[in-house]
Amino acid sequence: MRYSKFLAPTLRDDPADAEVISHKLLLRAGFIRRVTSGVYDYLPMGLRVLRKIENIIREEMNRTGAQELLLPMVQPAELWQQSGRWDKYGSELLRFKDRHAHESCLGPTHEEVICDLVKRELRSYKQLPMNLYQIQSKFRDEVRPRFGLMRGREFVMKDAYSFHADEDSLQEEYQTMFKTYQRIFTRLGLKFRPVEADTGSIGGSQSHEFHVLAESGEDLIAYCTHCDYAANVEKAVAKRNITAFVDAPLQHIDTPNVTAVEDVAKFLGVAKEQLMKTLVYQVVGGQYDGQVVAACLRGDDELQAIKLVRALGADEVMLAADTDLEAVGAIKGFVGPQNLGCKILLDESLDDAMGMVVGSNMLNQHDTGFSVLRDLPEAVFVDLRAVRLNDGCKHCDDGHIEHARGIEVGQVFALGQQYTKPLDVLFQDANGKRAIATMGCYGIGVSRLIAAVIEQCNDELGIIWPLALAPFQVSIITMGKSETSLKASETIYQGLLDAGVEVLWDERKERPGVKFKDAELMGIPYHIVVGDRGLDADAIEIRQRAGNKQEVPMADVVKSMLAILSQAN
RNA sequence: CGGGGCGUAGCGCAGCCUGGUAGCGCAUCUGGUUUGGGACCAGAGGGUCAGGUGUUCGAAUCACCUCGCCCCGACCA
Repeated sequence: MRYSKFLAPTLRDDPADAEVISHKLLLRAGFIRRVTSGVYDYLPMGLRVLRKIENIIREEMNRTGAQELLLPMVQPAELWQQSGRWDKYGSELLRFKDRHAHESCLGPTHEEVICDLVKRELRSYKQLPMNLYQIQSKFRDEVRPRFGLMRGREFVMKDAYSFHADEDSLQEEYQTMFKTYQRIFTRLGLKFRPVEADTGSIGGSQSHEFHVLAESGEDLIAYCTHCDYAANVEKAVAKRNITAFVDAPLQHIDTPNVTAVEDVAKFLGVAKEQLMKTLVYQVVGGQYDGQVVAACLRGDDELQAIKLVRALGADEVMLAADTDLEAVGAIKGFVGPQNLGCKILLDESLDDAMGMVVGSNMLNQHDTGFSVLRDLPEAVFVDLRAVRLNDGCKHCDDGHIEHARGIEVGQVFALGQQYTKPLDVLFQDANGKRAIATMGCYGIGVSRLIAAVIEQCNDELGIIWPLALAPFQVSIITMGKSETSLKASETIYQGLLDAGVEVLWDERKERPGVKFKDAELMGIPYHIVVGDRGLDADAIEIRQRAGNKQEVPMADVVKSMLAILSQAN
């Protein structure tokens, strides 16, 4: 490609509305342009990178035997009603009516559509297992799109769906996909980490997310310093160090206007962990919809709200209003687990707690000497607490918990029969009986990967593409405008093109500095500098974007470049 | 959804407080000089000042409304 005709409009200044480095560089280097909130044009440069990523994913998916297909973006409401997600998915699902007033939506994901297809074509267990995937645009009407390609509303995703005759087969494919994802992200040159994940609105029984480690990541990951354990904080578990408290008789204590955990601890002269705080929530969705529930934690722990939501099978929980508190016999600031007129869940760390301080549900009073086993025999224990830095690892004895920021670029789910059941994906098993298929799904955020790679691969000059992803492998920078250097450049350009190299020839009538800056900004891995000076000395310079340079005779440029490229691959 | 900020040429910004015919840098076009790290000189093109309503002799500027964009938060008695 000759640069003078190529649509790659670079910007000298950072656009004012870009915050993270990948967003700034994608705009400045002329890879993308914003059309509207969370929606972007991919310019030729951006598309080239997108295609490279797609192809790596495609190669790795194909080698596992998965089959590529393409599903529609416009989907009928009926399918979503059948799975129950028409109501559940909320406003991220962009809904509209066609000219016949038929309700439709833009696909944010494709479980419904793929199940609809498979149920019509699947007859026998002999067809299973089967893994179908596509690489396609999705639309999710995000509350807050941000950071360019990192969280867009329209984005490119690889989504795969596997169907199985039984759970064992699903587990096998889950493992295959897990390993395939590791291969893909490794090939993309990323520092990443697979982590245990919440199954979220997709549902299912088991899930891992793949995170690219980066400061700008929107997710927080907890990981063990010693073993392989890593999990999204939404799901992470850990051992907490608990001082054993001495049992004591239950006793009312006046605590006038002392409400906050910190203040109560200080007032009574005890550690915060000796307090048991009771948080009251209003439940939305699920079997406790509209009810009030209480969650108890140690005073120094924080609730991980997602865990409470999962424990209740709810859609979300909201802090209860004062009137809700009164309705269950609680008083703001003095809430405790005793005589509460609602369901109570206790964090696991409280399973044998004694000698605790709790609210008494009476104004200006707390109780000391509370024993969970003695005073709350009906207690139900679940994991509710957010893990903290330096908590002990639950999976090994030597490690402790650290935090890292991550960009979620992939997720694998063992869905089970969550969708196949309501959508009637049936087949005839080996015994001739009708059975419900078991399902897994596996996503990769293809366009988000562009941003994730840049977050990890950049310097003060711009992007540094790994060779496998670069929009062009080589940029020929022609200095000056003498006939000799133009001719020499063209010879090299043709030579490389003939050898199948992706090469951008910067033959613009610009000064050298401009060309260097642009090539560096765009992150092209190798630059061949052709100028009169080098030609006179018969020493053409080959530079690496973020590395060494060498000089080779004009006659050897193409040969040397090819050697460098094949060695780098 | 709540809070904060911002909409003036393709990009980055000034002008607004104190109303009086819209400016700077970069980019673009023409001519010339220059050519191994974002050149220089001369000239030119490009704006319903986000949109609407109002106040006023007169509005980018003041008031109200709408739209768009960015950031932060959406949970701890």
